[in-house]
Amino acid sequence: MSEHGKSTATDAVYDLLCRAIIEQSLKPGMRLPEDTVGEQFGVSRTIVRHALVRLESEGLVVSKRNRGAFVAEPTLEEARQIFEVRRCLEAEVTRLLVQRMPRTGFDALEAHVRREHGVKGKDGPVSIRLAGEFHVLMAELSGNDVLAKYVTQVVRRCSLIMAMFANSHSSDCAVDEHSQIIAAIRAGDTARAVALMEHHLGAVADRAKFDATPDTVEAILARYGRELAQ
Amino acid sequence: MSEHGKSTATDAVYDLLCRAIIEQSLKPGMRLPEDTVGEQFGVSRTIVRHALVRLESEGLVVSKRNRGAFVAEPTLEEARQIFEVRRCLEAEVTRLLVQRMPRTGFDALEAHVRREHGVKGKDGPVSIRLAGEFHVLMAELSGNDVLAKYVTQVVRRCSLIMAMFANSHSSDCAVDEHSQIIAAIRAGDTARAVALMEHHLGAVADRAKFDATPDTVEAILARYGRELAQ
DNA sequence: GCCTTCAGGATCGTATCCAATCTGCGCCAG
DNA sequence: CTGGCGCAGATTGGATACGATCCTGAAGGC
Repeated sequence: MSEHGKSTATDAVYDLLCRAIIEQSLKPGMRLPEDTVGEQFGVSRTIVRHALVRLESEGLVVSKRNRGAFVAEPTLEEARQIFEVRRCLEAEVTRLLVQRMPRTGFDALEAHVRREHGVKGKDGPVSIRLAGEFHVLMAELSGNDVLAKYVTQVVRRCSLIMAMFANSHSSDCAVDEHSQIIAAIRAGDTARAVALMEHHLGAVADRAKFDATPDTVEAILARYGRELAQ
Repeated sequence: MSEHGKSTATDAVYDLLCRAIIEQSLKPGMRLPEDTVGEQFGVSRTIVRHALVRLESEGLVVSKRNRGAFVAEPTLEEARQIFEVRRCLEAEVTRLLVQRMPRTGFDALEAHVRREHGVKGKDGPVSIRLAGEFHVLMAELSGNDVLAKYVTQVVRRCSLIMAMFANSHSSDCAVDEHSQIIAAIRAGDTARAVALMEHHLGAVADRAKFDATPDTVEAILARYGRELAQ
C-alpha cells in the first residue's frame, strides 16, 4: 500500500471491514483469515491484524485463540443488552439536542431524512446504513464526542444484529419516525422527543426479536450450517 | 516471555499499562515508546502495539502518527463530555439495579463499601481505584455486560481526569454516598437512587472542575514541565 | 543576530520470517 | 464397522528487519 499519506493503511482496512460487516457483505459467523483479507486488500497480515484488534475491541468481530477472527454472532441476550444501552444513550442524545441543537443542525438532519426517503424503496444495505447514520448524525450534533463515539459503536453492533435476526430491512427505521423526532426536538418538547426516540428504538428491537423467535432446531441448525459453509 | 499460557501477552501488557495509568504511575502526557515498554515487559513491539491500540480505542492513550503513543491528557471539555456520558450510563445502571438486583448483589456491594472504609484514610491510588471499582461492580451487577464494559471504560477515563485535575483524591467518592445509593436501591426508590447517583457523580465532577479553574499560565507550564521530564 | 535549511537520530509503519497451535484426514486396533 | 491415535497442512502468534516519516539541532546565508 502506502500511496498517499492520507491515513494509515490500518484505518483503511478497518473502515472497509467495518462497512462490509455492516452492509452484510460479511455475514455473522464468517471467518476472516488474515492472509485472505490481506491479499484481498493488498496489504500485509500485520495491517489486517491491527484492524481486527480494533474491530474486536468494538465487538464487531470475535477472535478465538489460534483459531482466527470471525464476524461476531451476537446472541439474543447480547442483542437485548446492546439495545438497552442504545436506548439509554440515544435518549441522552435526544435530551441534549433539545437543550442545545447547533445552528445548522436541523438542516443537516432534514437533509439526511430526504436522502433516506430517496433510497426508501431500494435495496437493504444502503438503507440500513443510512438509517444508522441518521442516529450517528444526531449523536454528533449533540456536541459530545464521547457520546457520539459510543453511539456509533452501538449503532454498528445493532446493524449487525439486524443483519442476523431481522429479515425485512427495508422498514428498519421508519423514516417518518425520524421526522417526528426532529419535530419534537424543534418544538422543545423533551418528554415527547425522548418518548418518540425510545419508542422508535423499541420498535426496531422488537422487530428484530420477533423475527428471531423461531429459536427452533432448524433455525439453530441453519445458523450453524451457514457457519459450516465458511 | 511465553512461560505461562494463562492468557495472551497482549492482555497482560494491556492490564499493566491500564493500571499504571489509572494509578498515576504513568502520568498524563507521558510518552510511551513501543521499544521502551516492550523491553520493560520483555515482549516485542508487536505486543505493545496491540495493547496500545486497545488503550487508544478506550481513550486512555492517544497516538500521533509517527510520533508514538502518549498517555491521554483530557481537556476540560473532554472531561465534561465524559462525565456527561458517565452520569447517563450510571443512571441507567441504577435504574436497572432497582429493577433487578441479583441475589448476592447487596452483599457484594456492602462488602466493597467496607473495604473502602478500610483504606479511607490511606493513600490516594488504592482509594481512587476502589472508588472506581465500586461503580464498576454496580455496573456488573446490572447484568448487562455491554453496559458494564462502557461503564468500566468511562470510569477509567474519569480516574485519569481526576488524576489530572483533582488534588484531593482522598475524598473523591464519599463512601457515605455509596452507602446511601445502596440503601435507596434496596428501598426500591428509583427516583431517589438515580438522584443520589447523579448528585454523587455531579459532586465528583464539580470537584474536579473546581480544582482545574487555575488554567493560568503556571498551571499549563507545570504540566508541560512534567512532560518535559519524560 | 535571526531565520532558513539540511543532516542526524529516533521512532513508527509495514513486510517478512520462524515457532506454536489447531484442524483434518488417514491408519490401525478392537 | 467404530473409535482412538498420530502425522501433515494450514493458520495464527510473535519477533525481527527494513524503509519512511518526523523531530532535533546545528550550520550557513541574509
